[in-house]
Amino acid sequence: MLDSYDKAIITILQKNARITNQDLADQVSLSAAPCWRRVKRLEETGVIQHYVALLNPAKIALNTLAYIEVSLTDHTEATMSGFDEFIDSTPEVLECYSVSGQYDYLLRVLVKDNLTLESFLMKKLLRRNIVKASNTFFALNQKKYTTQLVPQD
Amino acid sequence: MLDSYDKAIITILQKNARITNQDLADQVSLSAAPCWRRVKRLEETGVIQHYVALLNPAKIALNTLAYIEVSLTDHTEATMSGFDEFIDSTPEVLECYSVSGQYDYLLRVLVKDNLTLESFLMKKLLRRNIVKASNTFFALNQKKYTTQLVPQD
DNA sequence: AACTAATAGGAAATATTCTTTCTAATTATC
DNA sequence: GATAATTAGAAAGAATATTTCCTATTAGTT
Repeated sequence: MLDSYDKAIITILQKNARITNQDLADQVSLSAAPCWRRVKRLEETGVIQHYVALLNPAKIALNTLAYIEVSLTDHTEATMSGFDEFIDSTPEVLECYSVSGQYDYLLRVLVKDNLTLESFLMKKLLRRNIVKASNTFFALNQKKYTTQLVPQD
Repeated sequence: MLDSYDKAIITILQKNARITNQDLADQVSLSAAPCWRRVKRLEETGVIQHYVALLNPAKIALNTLAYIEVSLTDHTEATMSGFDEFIDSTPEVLECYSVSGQYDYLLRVLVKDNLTLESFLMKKLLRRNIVKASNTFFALNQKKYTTQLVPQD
């Protein structure tokens, strides 16, 4: 499905989404036109979902990253959709997964500071009586963070 | 530090890093030149770290996402740097945090399938006798994933 | 293997966008 | 309220994206 040109292209675009088409073409040893067509095709087929700017959280006063495991009080429609609505509408929750194991969900939460995390937990999450149990771990240090995916096959 | 123009600019660039400068300028109600200068300043001051293409993992045969909690056998220099080297050199590990709580680290790992995760664990991680204990939870469903940060203050 | 069809690459022209420069306006400071 | 510093805007020039047309390569069929 993806040949070696495509793989080279997505490897580079995952590092620099704003590279010029000519530079990209040079790096993958194609001329500009076919390189451009391949990028368009990768976009159209959904391999490339979108292009984003990644910010430095500390520079916008977001210094506390935490993972929060959560179990719901029950699994009725009302509880589930209330939780969904909470997740969707809360910008502090960057990621949410339903997970195997003891808890129902794992949340990745980024807030200003530890105090803000406490009030996030108490006011926004636990006060809804949607959550039966939760467990928070703070990310003390980010050792690695990348969005770079390496294609398989 | 960031005024409302800057906030508007980063909000938009976090959604679409490849918007044209003129379109961006229109959306934030500036003319092209000052908008462009603000973007450059946001890049130079490190608020914008870089621009990346985000891929659809399923489209490149990456279907199993797991979080793995890990504790090291000890905290000697050799063990720590061996672990660092493993994290850095392993593309399946997208994120790694040192965390509070029962374990030392939390890893976000993306691989082809469950079988591949098992062999990742057994061959790459546990065989190094660097890890004392680990606990894996599979992400059964991704309910939310965003890189969009909302500036505080 | 030769023919054909389909797919993909390349050169070059055109359209669009970026980037700089210069000037005017706004904001902050004393 | 005057002055300095900062920021916005218009417009020209430079760079880049995108299309078009043509050629080459690949894949499938007989």
